[in-house]
Amino acid sequence: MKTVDRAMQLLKSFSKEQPELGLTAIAKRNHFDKATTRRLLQSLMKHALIEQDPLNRNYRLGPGLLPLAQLREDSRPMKSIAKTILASLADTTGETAHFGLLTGEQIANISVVESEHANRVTMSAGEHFPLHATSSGLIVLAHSTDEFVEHILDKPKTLFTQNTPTIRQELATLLQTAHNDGFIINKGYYEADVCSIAAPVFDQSKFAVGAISVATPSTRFTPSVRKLITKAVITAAAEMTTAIGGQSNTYKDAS
Amino acid sequence: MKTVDRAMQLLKSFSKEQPELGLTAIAKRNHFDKATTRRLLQSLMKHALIEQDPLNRNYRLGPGLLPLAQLREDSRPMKSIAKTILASLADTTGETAHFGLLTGEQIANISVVESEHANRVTMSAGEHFPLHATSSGLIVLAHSTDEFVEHILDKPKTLFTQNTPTIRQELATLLQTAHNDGFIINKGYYEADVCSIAAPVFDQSKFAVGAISVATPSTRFTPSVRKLITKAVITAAAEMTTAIGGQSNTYKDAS
DNA sequence: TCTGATGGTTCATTATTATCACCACTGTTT
DNA sequence: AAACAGTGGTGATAATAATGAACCATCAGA
Repeated sequence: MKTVDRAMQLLKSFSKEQPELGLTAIAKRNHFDKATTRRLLQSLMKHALIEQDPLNRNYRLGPGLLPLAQLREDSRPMKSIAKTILASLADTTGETAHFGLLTGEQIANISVVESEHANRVTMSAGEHFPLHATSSGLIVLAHSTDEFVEHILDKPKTLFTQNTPTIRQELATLLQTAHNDGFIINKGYYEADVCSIAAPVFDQSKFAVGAISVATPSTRFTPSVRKLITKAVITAAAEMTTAIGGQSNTYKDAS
Repeated sequence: MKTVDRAMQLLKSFSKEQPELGLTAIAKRNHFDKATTRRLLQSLMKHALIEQDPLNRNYRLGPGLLPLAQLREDSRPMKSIAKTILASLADTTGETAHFGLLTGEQIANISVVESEHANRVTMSAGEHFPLHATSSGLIVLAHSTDEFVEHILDKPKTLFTQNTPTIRQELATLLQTAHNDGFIINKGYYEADVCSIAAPVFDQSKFAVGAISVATPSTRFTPSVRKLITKAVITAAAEMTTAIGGQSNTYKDAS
């Protein structure tokens, strides 16, 4: 259903930094024709998933998303559950903790609880992150279907910092060890001075749907801290998994 | 964009009562072919707007909606604003107050603050209501484009109670007076023993995007209460309009 | 084992969607 | 003010994508 894919892609064109965009901007971003883009937007507008500013004619996400998200959260709470788990995780580690979800080919940040430190890693719910350069993304990949992993590995990778793993072989071994360990450590892959540790969260399928992770400024990332965080993150992720009725993948059975 | 419309329609197949449905159930509900339905669902699943339960294979709204809704609420808060306005409205009227939004051809309940009374009207965020049988729906219609009103009036109307207005002429006059008054009173149109009063909320366009309304058990709906609620609802709706940066339609200019 | 449900799949037919060239408008530069 | 380079928006035809009837596979109950 190519048309639906395109429509979904449009919905993901917006970000915290660019909550509204012009027609041609959206078309360019997604490599769609202007006319096509407009028709898609019109359709989405009819259902209030997109809204057009009557003044500057820019497009933005629409209010129709609210009732849908509400319905989802009512039947299968996730955000609210994550919040409590993250709160205790942030408390025991003293660092920023967040829960991200696999959405298409990105990790969508569902909720965050920030560290108490003045110097802390900040991020906000709703943000999207790349799979190959974040601990959350990598640990999810490490527990995904082979086809999906192949598909992602085949794409060209953005080099965010000097450390970002972009070579196929390099990523493959990272994923292999991450799969076996049940967690992964990101040492400045996405932002040079940020380290993070993530562990996978599962639903009823045996593949990861998201990850819980803790991020720290690299200056505070000492071995003892690393050990503490690793343990806490793994526990929190397991809690989250059971809380949403998921089944954790035992790491013994090499799938 | 017929295909997109169909996909959106699928998203609206779910409700609080039926948060998950089987393939054939969804197909039947929307009068789609089973194969078509499945393809649409697959596409939506790829983007996590729909999720399939791996056990019983039922479909439900997916977690991908959460980050989208979050992004929307971050850039243009609505739910949070509504909450505070509704709280004071519920307080001054002593009855259940809610904010509903025009979504396609229904009113989606964005947020509610319930009355303190033991005997009160209850509803929950995420619910959807018909346009022709609720005060919110009618007042929105009364401030919509003529084409949209025609389109809605042309459809067959469900008779929810003895009082539900279903005849075209009857509805037309209701809308006319509602448009002039800037509010409308629902006397058991949707549920026999519930009355409600609604006033329109506008965004930058001159057409209503939603409504604020207060609902009471009909036993408490005395003339004095009616007067109090009417005034409070109109004020609250105007507040909401300005809070979301909207421009209220002055009722003088008969459009 | 038969029946009637379900979910899921296939492929020829058909209808929808993409594209390009165009218009109207706005603000800027020459 | 004239030409220009941006916008957002539109419509007709060419090219593509979606449809749906018939098809399995599986399960539950009779």
